Amino acid sequence: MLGEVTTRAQPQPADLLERHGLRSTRQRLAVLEVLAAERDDATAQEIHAALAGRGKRVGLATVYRTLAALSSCGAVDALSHHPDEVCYRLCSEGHHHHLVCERCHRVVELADCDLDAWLAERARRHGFTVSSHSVELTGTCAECSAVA
Amino acid sequence: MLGEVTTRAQPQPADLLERHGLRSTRQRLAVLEVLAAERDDATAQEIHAALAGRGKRVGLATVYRTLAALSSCGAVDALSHHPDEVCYRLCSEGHHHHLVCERCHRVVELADCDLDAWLAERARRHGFTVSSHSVELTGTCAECSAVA
DNA sequence: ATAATTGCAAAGCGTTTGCACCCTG
DNA sequence: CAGGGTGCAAACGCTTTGCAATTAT
Repeated sequence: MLGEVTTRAQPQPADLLERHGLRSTRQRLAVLEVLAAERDDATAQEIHAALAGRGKRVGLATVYRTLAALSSCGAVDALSHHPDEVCYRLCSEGHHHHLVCERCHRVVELADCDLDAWLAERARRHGFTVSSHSVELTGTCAECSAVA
Repeated sequence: MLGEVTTRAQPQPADLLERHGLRSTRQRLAVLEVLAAERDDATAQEIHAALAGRGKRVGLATVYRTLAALSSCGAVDALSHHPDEVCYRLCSEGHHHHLVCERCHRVVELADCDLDAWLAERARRHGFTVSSHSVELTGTCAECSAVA
């Protein structure tokens, strides 16, 4: 858990839930707790395992339902770095992209995306009106490059 | 999605297979034929259905195996516009990105990506060495915008 | 109180695999 | 004619759902 000092100023779990009209339950708080402690991203299964590891007994179905609820209201980001796995992550507020290390799977946020103009222009040439975009960078992080 | 009979200037199926060291079989040629006729992208299941529609009897497993083989050798692109579905598409050669219409699912290729320098620079600030990137634009195409 | 939330286990889904048979090179 | 390719059906792994019990507000 060392490296980037990207302190993610996250709101208190309880607030996060209430703000989105979700009841504050032991299970949901536990899931948010795990997400907050996770440096990178995690799948529902991984979160479920992490909960078990912390002695928190939460049904797998509940983890799925919680993540679905949280991501549908934008409280957490659902990433799809891998072809057939959805990963979840508690991200910073604004629009941003991710840098993913292909070796250790570390995820780093790239703040401030200034690509909008560029993208809009290219899309316009094809008659498209862009509503959203995603950029994903895959590579090797400093640590992994060092180990080489 | 399937059904369009718009042919794109693609290399001959047989050549494409041979060039990648894959045996030319009735099934593989049929899959490539469907991909070539497809304006947008298609899932393995859709391709299987399209084959059935054309009277070509090809096992679903074979479709999956064929698409896996073709995409692993770069003959076709595997796109993941949707969270839990992999779509395949016969794309042009070079590095490029896609514009996807969120209404009709039309896919348009954006040729010539000149983002490398920009991306590499941003990644470098985080100690990353970028090996690849993907950009995906979602929006509304001209036709769908018109229908409003 | 009472509607939302949870747990469990069963059901779903798309995808993969084992294996005998078939066909290309 | 040898080894890759195919079909079928069973196996899989992840995710979702039905339903009764539980819990937040």
